[in-house]
Order: sequence, then structure tokens, then C-alpha cells
Amino acid sequence: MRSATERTEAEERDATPREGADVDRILETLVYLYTESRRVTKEVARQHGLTGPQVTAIKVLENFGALSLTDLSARMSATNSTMTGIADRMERDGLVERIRSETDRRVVQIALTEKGRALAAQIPVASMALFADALRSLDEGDRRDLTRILRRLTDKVTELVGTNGD
Amino acid sequence: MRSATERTEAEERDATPREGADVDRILETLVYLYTESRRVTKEVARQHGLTGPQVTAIKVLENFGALSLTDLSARMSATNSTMTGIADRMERDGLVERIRSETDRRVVQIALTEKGRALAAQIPVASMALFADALRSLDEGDRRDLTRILRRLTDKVTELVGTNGD
DNA sequence: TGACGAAGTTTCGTGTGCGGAATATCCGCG
DNA sequence: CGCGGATATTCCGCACACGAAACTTCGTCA
Repeated sequence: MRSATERTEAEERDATPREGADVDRILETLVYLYTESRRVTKEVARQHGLTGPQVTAIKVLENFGALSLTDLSARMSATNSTMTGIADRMERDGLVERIRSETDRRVVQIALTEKGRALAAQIPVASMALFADALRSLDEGDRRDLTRILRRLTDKVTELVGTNGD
Repeated sequence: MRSATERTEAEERDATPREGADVDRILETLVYLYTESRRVTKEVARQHGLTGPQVTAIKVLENFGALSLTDLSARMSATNSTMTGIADRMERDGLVERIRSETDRRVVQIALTEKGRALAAQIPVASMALFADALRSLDEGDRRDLTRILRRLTDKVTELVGTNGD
């Protein structure tokens, strides 16, 4: 597979390439980084008998305590129907339990079991460990720049989509 | 191989709140941007009766001509087994056809049909349109910074994973 | 020639991931 | 109280997405 930062001959020749050439390159690089990170995360998770999203879930629950299914979905950038399946399998494996809220019986609290808590304590990183390592290797200035740029991107995306969360 | 996660001890000694706080924030933002973009891309694709990966596939095939399944997989950052399923559904819908290579009968060339080519011509963007729009809204300096930072991240990731050069 | 390892693709099992429909519950309003 | 809209979760069908195993074909080497 091509390194994501390589240049094609057409771009080298052209002084001012197409408008979106750098945009395409940035996208390609981000997709590469993201998918590669997910792949490695999955690999690490498997060493604990878990999947990627399951690791994310138990670390979120470890940090925030029991959450409703909707809140947990929001934290993981997943839909409720996706989260239902993840919770099902984690419940099947004895990692979490569903607790009906007594104040609002529509709500299901997802809580770690003892087994789940013990497992969470063994896993040092939340998710995307590879990406996180790479980010840590950046110097302070780069991280500040990246944070600034991502904030602008988020604002733009929020504006385009109209919805938001958190 | 020595892992880069050994710097957690340095973090604990550090007086500042927590070294990884901004890293976590950056990761969270990237995940948000990526998943949101994928969601919107899927939505756009559906208006043409396609899925997200299918749009990516026909635009890649439009640009590069018929590709072997392995080459197409690499272009899309997917595994061969994933690509097989995507090709199956696209073949079922008459968008592509499989052509056995005559020089190497192990190889299957994936080629656009007339219908597929016509559809590809109607779709202006390759993928991740939302993300691309947001990137275009950045000024020149930000894009240059982002490109530089992403190159460093890619180099670091490649170093951590091990070079799987093309 | 025949063994044999490598390469390309498919198959299989499992786990996301999404939108839409169905269900249950809550709440405000009359 | 009862109605109707809003909210929380689940169920359904489909499309990725991955690793491991199976299968075919290729190239080589003895």
C-alpha cells in the first residue's frame, strides 16, 4: 500500500494543482491513520478477550460510573441500536449488567460487574492506542496547532450538519 | 519490540494535571469528525441508491480503470474478504463485473459496467464529502499545518506498526 | 514431473454500525 | 382520567469489517 504522504507525478509537475488536491491528500491520510489505529486497537483488545468497542465501553463506564444506554451511546459516537448489541454481548459475557431505573422506567442503566471492573483495571488505555501514541510524539506546538484546526473543523461540520451533541 | 506506552511513568511524575488530557480531547474530536462524515457520506450515497463504500469503489474504478480485487482493497483501506462482499453486491446490482485475468487465473479484475460508469459520472465527490467541505473552509496556513502534522503522525504510526511498504 | 510454498480469492463466523419500525413509558394538557 | 406527543430502548434487515481457513493457481526447485 502506498504511503499516504507520497506525491503523484501529476502533482509534482503542476505548480498550482487542482483546488482539492491537498484536501484529498489530507483525507486519504486521515482515513489511513484512523483505520490503522482501529486495527491495532482491535488487536490489543483481543489479548484481553474483548473487541474494540467493548474496551471503549468498559473504560467509559469505569470513568463515569453506570450510564444510561443513550448516554453511553453518545460517549462512544454510536447509535442506540448499535449500543444495544454491544451491551447484549457484554452482558452475555458477564462484563456489565442492565439495571432498570426506578425513577424513569424507560431508562436502562448499564453498569460494570465485578468482572468488568477487574478487567477494566487491567487495560491501561481507553482506545485508539496507536493514534494516541503518535499524538504524544508530537511536540507542544504541533498539538496546539492540531487542536486549533480540529476545533475549526468541528465548528464547520456542526454548522453543515445542524445537529450537535454533548 | 519496545512499546511507546512506557512513558506513562513520566506522566505520573509530571506536575501538570495530566499529560494525555489534550491527546484524549484530540482523539475524541477526530472520532467525532470521522464518524459524522461517514454518516453524511452514507446519506448522500443513498440518494443514488448506493452505500458509502460502493461510492468509493466506483470512483476509484472510474479513476484507475479495472483493478484486481487486491488492488481495489488496498485503495480503499479494506481487507480482501471485505472487498469480496462489496463486489458481490455491486455485481448483483449490475454496477461491476468480475473478469478472470487470462495471464494469471488467480486474479479477478473488477471492472465497471456501463451502468456503473454512468452512475459514477453523476456523483461528483469520491467520499467523506462533509469532511472535505470542512477542510476546504480552512485557510491556506491551517491546511499547511495540518498536512505537516499528519505527515509526522503517519511517520510515527508507520514506525510503530512496522513498514508494510508498497 | 511432482512436491511445495507463495499468492489471489472466496467462505465462514462473529461483531459492529445504521435507519426504521415497534414497544413501553413519561409528561403535559384538557 | 385519557389523549397525544416526546423519549428510551429494543427489534429487524442489511451492509460492512475482520481474521482464519479453504481452495485454486502460480512459480520454483529438485
